[in-house]
Amino acid sequence: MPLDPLSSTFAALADPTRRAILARLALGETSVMELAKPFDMSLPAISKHLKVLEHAGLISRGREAQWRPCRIAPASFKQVDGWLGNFRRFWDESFNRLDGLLEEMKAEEAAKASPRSQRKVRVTKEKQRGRTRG
Amino acid sequence: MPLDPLSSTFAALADPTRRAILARLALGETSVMELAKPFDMSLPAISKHLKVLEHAGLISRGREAQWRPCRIAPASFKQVDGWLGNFRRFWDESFNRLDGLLEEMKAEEAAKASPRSQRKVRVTKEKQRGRTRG
DNA sequence: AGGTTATTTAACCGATGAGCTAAGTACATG
DNA sequence: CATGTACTTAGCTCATCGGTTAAATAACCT
Repeated sequence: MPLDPLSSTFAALADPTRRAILARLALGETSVMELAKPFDMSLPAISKHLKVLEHAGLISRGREAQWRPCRIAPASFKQVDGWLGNFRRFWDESFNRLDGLLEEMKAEEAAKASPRSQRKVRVTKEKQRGRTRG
Repeated sequence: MPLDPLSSTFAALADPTRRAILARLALGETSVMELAKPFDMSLPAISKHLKVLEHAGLISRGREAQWRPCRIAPASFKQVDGWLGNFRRFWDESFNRLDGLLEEMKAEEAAKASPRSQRKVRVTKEKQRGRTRG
């Protein structure tokens, strides 16, 4: 039973070896041998990790003679970022300011549209903002 | 043997039930019973999931009489976002533009400082995100 | 063809993870 | 104190995961 894409992506990211591999690939495409070097681990183990990363959509692999160069694949990263976005307001102060601004603008717009505006209290969370980030 | 924080956080996020719980908590603090309702699963199973989420730093729990209200805890989300930031340039176009701009500026700065300067690393470490929501 | 290099597959092992049921704990109230 | 409500812990099962070694595949190079 295959997991949903987001689950397999998160599962792939849950291993420090695999994250280290991704960090290396962020510097540029490279071979399996090269990727394996920093690790005190057999080659098949690395091969398995790469399979997991590929299946999670975090890397893609080409073919050049006997090498299988690996590189970062953006899609799954983007998907993770998108999911994380649902929670950004919980920690990102500048996001909160933007969110507040958008809400204000929306409220004004609504007020203009219908003078007898009944405000729906869909205000998400606490209103404490006034902090400034450094 | 405890995993590093990022690993346990990603591992916690790799389960769809747990992500659904987090999505529910994004709407506001609530009890275990309330959280369990949508799932066709025993209460102990939910309890375990919550333990995993708490240990991963994704939620925190209070005590009110016999209830243990759960709420989102920002820190681990932020850490995941931070890690993801190392790869943002691979998919975020506006980030790329900003990145390019910063590099240009840096290059100019360097050129001014020492005419024969060698440039080496990219500037991915900055907390810049050219995100536009909508 | 035969050998070297790069990488994967197969078969196995111990540990962890997600689910269950049954029993235990903590608090509230009749 | 007894009962009910809200949860957690204990103990089990079964599947998956991360690692191993040994063997297989694939492409290049005499």
